[in-house]
Amino acid sequence: MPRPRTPLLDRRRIGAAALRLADEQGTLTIPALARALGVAPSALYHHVSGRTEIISLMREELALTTGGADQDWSQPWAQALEAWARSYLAAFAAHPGAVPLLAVAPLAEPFIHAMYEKIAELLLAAGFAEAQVMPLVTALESFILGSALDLVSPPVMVSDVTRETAPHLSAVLDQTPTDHTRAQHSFDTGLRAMLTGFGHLLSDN
Amino acid sequence: MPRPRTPLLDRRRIGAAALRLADEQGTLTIPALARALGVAPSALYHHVSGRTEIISLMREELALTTGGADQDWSQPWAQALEAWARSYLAAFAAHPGAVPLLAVAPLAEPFIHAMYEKIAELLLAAGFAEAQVMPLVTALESFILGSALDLVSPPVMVSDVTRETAPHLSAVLDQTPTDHTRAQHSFDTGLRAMLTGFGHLLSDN
DNA sequence: CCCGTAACTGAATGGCATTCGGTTTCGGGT
DNA sequence: ACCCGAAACCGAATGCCATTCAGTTACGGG
Repeated sequence: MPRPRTPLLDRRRIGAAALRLADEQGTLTIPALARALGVAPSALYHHVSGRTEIISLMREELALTTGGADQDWSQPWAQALEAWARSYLAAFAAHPGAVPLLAVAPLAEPFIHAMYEKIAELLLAAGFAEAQVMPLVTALESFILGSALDLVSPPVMVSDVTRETAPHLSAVLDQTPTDHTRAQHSFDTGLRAMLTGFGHLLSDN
Repeated sequence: MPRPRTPLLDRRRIGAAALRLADEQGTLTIPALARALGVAPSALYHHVSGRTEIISLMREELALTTGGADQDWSQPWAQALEAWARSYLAAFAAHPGAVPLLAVAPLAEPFIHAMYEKIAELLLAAGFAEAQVMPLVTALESFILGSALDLVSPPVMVSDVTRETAPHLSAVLDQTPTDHTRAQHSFDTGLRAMLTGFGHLLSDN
């Protein structure tokens, strides 16, 4: 109960443990997090202001560990953007239990800025207008976030009632996988469509 | 404290009150909801199984009130889909405070099915393959949900630090509005791009 | 007309986020 | 080398919340 010789906590460790815990349990409680860190719940409040900030730390941790530091921004814009989007979704997919928590917590500024700067440079060089860049990136990011939520949502089932009252829907669902490839395939479809559409903004100048 | 002559609660009233409350306060607590309904907290449990189900009722209420019952499915597929997407987002936008709650709660089956059946019919008639329809709809829905979250997220600010270290980002942000039109404009951009991309799936057959 | 059940109340229960006072150790300034 | 303010942790306490349960009365089908 004294001050420990070497600190047991720091923001980085808290974020990492919280992310692991939320991913495994699907929920995040301060007592559970403190237990995982071998510490009393009140100790956490010397490093963070509250639960909300812990969730922000989780998202930072996600950006630091999985976030595409290994991106190749020298590719053609469409391929670079596609690779970025895929690694972004993959980062969420690697922590399914934590997605509902992360979805509603915006990433702190320093982290977005590093990423956005690269993308802005890429798209400006590709010939997009300054006023187009942010809407474009935001739209893509919204799609990624929505897809992450879709990825962890329970699969839609085809009930018998459906088959009677909704013939077209039934036919279409029969051609749709029910496993985890479903969400991935939807993401692929939407991503390609969106990038195609972005390309049209260029030629339409 | 007896049984009232005429019931004070039903699922519909609970959902409506919860939606209103969450929208106004940004949070949903059982005591507050009970107070708004003029009832003791425990009374709610005679109609719903718990808080989670109440959130489902909120989403049903959203679908019932704002949800596009007034859709015109006879238009060309792209326009019909665009109108659907817009009214879907508008429904979320009408209850900003409740969006974070609704985003993580999937809509109950009967409600999705009615909507999906119409869309499936529309897209099949337009010439899309059966295996394409669900990925396409899901992608669009993910984008809508992500955009709804973007709509209620705090705006990104341009700090002084940004201007020094991120010149391209700064230039791009200067051309981006900071008010509520920002998210709307991103949605427009992404929606059009996605629909354009979907169109290419048709001609590429 | 009666009884099983429905609709509500009020008082628990247990959990959680957060705060605060107390204890020991660290480390910068002199 | 020493001292003192601040830092890091613990334990107890607070207040709110979701959920449960026993109790009370009214409804309505047989």
